Amino acid sequence: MSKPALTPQENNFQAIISHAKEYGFVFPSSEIYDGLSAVYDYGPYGSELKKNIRDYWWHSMTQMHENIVGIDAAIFMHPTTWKASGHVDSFSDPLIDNKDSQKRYRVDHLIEAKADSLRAAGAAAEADALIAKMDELLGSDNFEALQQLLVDQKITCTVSGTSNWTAIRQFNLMFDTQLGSVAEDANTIYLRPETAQGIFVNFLNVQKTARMKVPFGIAQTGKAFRNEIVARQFIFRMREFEQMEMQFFVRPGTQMKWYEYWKEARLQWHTDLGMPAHKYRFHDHVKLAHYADAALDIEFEFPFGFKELEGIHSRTDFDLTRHQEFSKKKQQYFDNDIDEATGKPYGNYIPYVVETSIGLDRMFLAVLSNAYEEEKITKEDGSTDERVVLHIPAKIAPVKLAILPLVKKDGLPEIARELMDSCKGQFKCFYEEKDAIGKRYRRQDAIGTPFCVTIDHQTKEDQTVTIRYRDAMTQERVHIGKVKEIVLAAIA
RNA sequence: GCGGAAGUAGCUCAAUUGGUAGAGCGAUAGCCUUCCAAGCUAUAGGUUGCGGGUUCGACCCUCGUCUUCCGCUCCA
Repeated sequence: MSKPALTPQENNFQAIISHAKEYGFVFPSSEIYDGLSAVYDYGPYGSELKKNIRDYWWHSMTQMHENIVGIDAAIFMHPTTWKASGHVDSFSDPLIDNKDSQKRYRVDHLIEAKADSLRAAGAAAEADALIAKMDELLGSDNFEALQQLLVDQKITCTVSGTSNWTAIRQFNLMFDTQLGSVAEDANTIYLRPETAQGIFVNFLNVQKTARMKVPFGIAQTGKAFRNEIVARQFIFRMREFEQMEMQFFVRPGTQMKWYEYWKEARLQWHTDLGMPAHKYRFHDHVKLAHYADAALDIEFEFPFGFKELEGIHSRTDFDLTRHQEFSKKKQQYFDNDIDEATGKPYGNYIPYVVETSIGLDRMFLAVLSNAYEEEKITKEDGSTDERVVLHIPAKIAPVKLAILPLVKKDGLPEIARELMDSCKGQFKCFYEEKDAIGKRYRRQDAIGTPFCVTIDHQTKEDQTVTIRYRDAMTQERVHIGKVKEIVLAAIA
């Protein structure tokens, strides 16, 4: 049976997915049970790469910026958090399907449309009553009565014209679970759909204990969970994913300046890593979320096209203000700096927030897909060969150095082991003495190891080794004592 | 969610109108000792995604289901 022709990009994406599986980067979750849709596990090399990307981000935020500190908030949060953030209202949509047309509707939209038609027919009072009834039923999550309302009002599908409805299902973006042993509504809590709220609710704790002055930032990495209707494209959109977020608290009125600052700073972070600038672009949001006064995506050219990799949002004082309202705890900051306009301190205010939020898994995919190459090489004798190589930046490569004795006798493994012992405390090393040297090089290429050193018989005489570079496949002899500093210089 | 395509060993693929699943690569162990996957020997690895149905007999036909990829839809 012939397969449909794949475009080079599709083909490349398939190859990347296969490679990720075959070399221990990414596995489908619980694969022996057929996997779980849109959930993936990171394998030995994948978890190293992911950790290195996270560390690179964390370092750039909390170490390179004196005014940014980190936290590690819990995944579980008080349920009111999500009422304050708007997630409960915005993402609890009662949905219903028409069995004949197979079209899906939001129940509230159907009823509102009915109310509109009643108004148009001059029955405004009836329309208002309908809306009131709907709000009451929605508020109490009484879906059976809500469905009865659809029947009573003779609401039909606009496509099929029938009222052959399925049961109403509550679709919520947030996963819920029970806290404690008794399953009561009051104990329902959510798995956080974003890490940002853990930062906002800790705003004053952090500001006071770390003695931070505006402008300052709070950084956090961690898992978040969203029950996406459609979750696809490998690890691009997963139901469980990891975010790297930094909320930067600024004086009101200065947010656009910081928005521009972080827009450039974040792009710089990517290019500093060695990612190609031409695969990045900004995409300004036209339709803004309820909390934002400016927003953009940093998009990356994945094998399936330009897609959002990171978001920069100017969130105003929406979040802190809402938490102040719901918690009845003041979330203000006293600014002692002198306002030149008045000659007095700026005083109390709720800071504005500029957020940078990047998906760690997406960055992983960006790095992996950018690194992957099926390279054709011409050998010295003129014949051609092919290798699969991951051009992962040395700084974040899963393994930095492979140490390979040319043969496994004549005392070479002993020398190699000494080098291994002196390096493995500094960075991730890999030792191997099996198979031909060329084969070992290719194995390292496949997992993106930037450096290989080979210990041969000459090493015993003059303490030099061959260091071989992944990308160019060139090699040179250096003193064995230089190896560690060469690698350290490349990953600093 | 709708539509399309596909699931056979870690990977890439075979298996004659339906007749008890093979190969290459890879892996592991050993030999050889050679600076870019190619030598030799041996070994492991699959209830053909899963579950029904038809049949004397199913990788193959059929139904369901799960998973993945593609297009649409969705993605504050």
